[in-house]
Amino acid sequence: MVSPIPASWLGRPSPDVAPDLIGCTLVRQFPDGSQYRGLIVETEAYAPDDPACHAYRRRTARNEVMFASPGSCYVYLIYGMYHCINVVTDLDTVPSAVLIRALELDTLPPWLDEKQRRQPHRVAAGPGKLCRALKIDRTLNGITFISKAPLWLEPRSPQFEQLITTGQHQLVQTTRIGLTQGADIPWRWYLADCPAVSKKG
DNA sequence: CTCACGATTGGA
DNA sequence: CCAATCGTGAGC
Repeated sequence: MVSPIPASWLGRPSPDVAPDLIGCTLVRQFPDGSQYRGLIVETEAYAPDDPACHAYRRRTARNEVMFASPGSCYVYLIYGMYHCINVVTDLDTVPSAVLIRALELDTLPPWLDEKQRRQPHRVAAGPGKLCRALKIDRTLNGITFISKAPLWLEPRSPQFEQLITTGQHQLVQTTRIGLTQGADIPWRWYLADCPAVSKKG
């Protein structure tokens, strides 16, 4: 029986939490009890004083959740058609979050079409795609990852931890994707040689 | 109140 | 390379 990751573990600066979340599992549970689990293989950190952070200028209705306690869920709409999901980190009132950019799903949800099934590793390869695959939208904005349903996080398995320790799994740190500001800050991490990572580099 | 644009994606 | 599509927020 695995316990969800606690708020205390998430209550650190996002650039510290983001690499640690690689190898952890995001679990999505629906009202009928069905669950889908995804290994987190790519993350990005956003923090105060970071020009790319939604809360960089001021506190607004949209970024409100970024100021909430660690373990809160921040979901926003991007380009009018995709959602992105973040884990709020750091101390209460410090606007800080980790964007989950890619997952390796253990089971493909039945609502995926045939085209998506042809490339199972790519189904959740990207922040918009993973939200679509797990039916994550703004109705989940502001919920917590700390209790269970509908969404929670589980720590790395001992096996994954071992693979990191022995270097059989490599964490790569690079610059973030798709930004016009703060593009030079190296706050993106991904699992090397993982087919579910959104992009190389 | 208006309007340019975005932490994206898939198709030409 | 480019369009889709709409909530957000900076600026008038």
